[in-house]
Amino acid sequence: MSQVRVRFAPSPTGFFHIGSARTALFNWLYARHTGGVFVLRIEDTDQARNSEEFLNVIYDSLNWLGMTWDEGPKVGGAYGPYRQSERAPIYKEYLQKLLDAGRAYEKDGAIWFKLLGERSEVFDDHRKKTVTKVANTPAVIDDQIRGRVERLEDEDFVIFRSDGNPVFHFVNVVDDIAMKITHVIRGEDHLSNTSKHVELFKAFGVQPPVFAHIPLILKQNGPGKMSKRDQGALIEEYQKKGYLPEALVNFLALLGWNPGGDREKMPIEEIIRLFDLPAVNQSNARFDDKKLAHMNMVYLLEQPADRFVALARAQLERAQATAALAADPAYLREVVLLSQPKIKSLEELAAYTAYFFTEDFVVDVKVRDKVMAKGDPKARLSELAETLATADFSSDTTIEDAIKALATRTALGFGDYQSVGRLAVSGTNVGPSLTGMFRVLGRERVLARIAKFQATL
RNA sequence: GUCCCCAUCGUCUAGCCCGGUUAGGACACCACCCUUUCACGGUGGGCACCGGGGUUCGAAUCCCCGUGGGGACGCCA
Repeated sequence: MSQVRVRFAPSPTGFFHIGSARTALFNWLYARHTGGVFVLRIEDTDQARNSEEFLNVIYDSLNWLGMTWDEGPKVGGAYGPYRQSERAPIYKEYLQKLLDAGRAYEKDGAIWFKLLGERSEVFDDHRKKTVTKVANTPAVIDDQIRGRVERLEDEDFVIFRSDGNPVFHFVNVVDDIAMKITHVIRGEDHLSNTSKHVELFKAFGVQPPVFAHIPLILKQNGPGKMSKRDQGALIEEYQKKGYLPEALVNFLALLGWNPGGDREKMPIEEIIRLFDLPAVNQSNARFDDKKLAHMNMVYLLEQPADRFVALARAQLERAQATAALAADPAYLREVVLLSQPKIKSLEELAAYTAYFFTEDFVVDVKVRDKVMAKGDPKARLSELAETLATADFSSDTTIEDAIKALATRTALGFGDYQSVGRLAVSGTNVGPSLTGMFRVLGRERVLARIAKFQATL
């Protein structure tokens, strides 16, 4: 059997939608799974402004997600050009074939595709106009996910607008023929269009490719499919929030597909190995940002130190955490690694670590009131300061041992020192391990902060 | 309105093709445990086969009809 050739054909709108990302992903996975070719084709028949910039959104998003294309813009290939705006001669040539075969005609300045069969005028109630129906036979769509689908195409349709530009249905089919596409994997919203495409393939005397119409992603609240305006619909949102692309890819792969059994978190090689078209679900999937966030956290937790630090730094730059970025890199690294096991997303990192980089941190009054209302925190703080003044700060455990020894002496618990100590040093009641925090901040800063806090009591 | 697709916990889903399960997992939720705060983690819990008819000894699984959800009906892609 000949090599699988699939294509992802976005139009440069300036946004990269999560649904597009998943369509791209399924195509890419199928290509990688079968050892086939993944083609990127730009459907820019509309003369969009800032075209270059919009194209970069597509390239950047695909690259970020790790989906490299084998043929397409930038990398070339034997069936180029890969931008439809540069393929006009090819469309003219194919149009001529239709004209020669008597399968296209001009009307109202546009060129229409001509269906075969008996014609009759019918008034369409819904569209409030008279249309010409053609007694055609139903088109058969061979779909890897839906099975055999029949749909009757019974009206001629425009293939070239009166402004001379070809329309989507036409260019789509022509390019799939010209680029020798074997499998068309796209959203289910195209299933109804497919009868038009099948008619065109037939008119060109070409066997249609195998179709695979994947389920749509529905918005998490309210009716309908996800659209650009919905929360979480754009890939750039995840980039801005510091999501890991591999987590997003893993999540997206599971939206409408799964390998059977209980497997969820999988390395991409595993997903490629297991992915197949017939295993794709037929029903639409509702987007769930909580599950995505969880997947992202799981990936974040297992990142090696160097990568985590790099990701953290990039996120701090996006968050414009200037104090953190101005700090000594070695110090920043320690702070960030201290936080890694604790945070659920990179997005919260800047706020989570802010007090490490300024003496001017905010003291949470609610926490303060709560902590100061219990026992004798002032005394505990004095004892803690005294102990820390001479404690061995070389490691978390030596600090821990010192505080534990103090607690033993006063017949109290570690917790009695922790809550007030944390409050004095960080202004809050949440954060990384107390001893780790002390160690990274260093004795001088810790003692100074405690003294400063004591002065406010 | 016409046509097309779909239907298991709140959500993503396994199981369905090849009828017999205490209908499994994950996220979310609740409780408890762990614990040095907060998280992570662990244990447990509540939560589903859309409805009605068939077929069958037996239906989540096969068939039909409803209902519900989604999509397409452009000189957009």
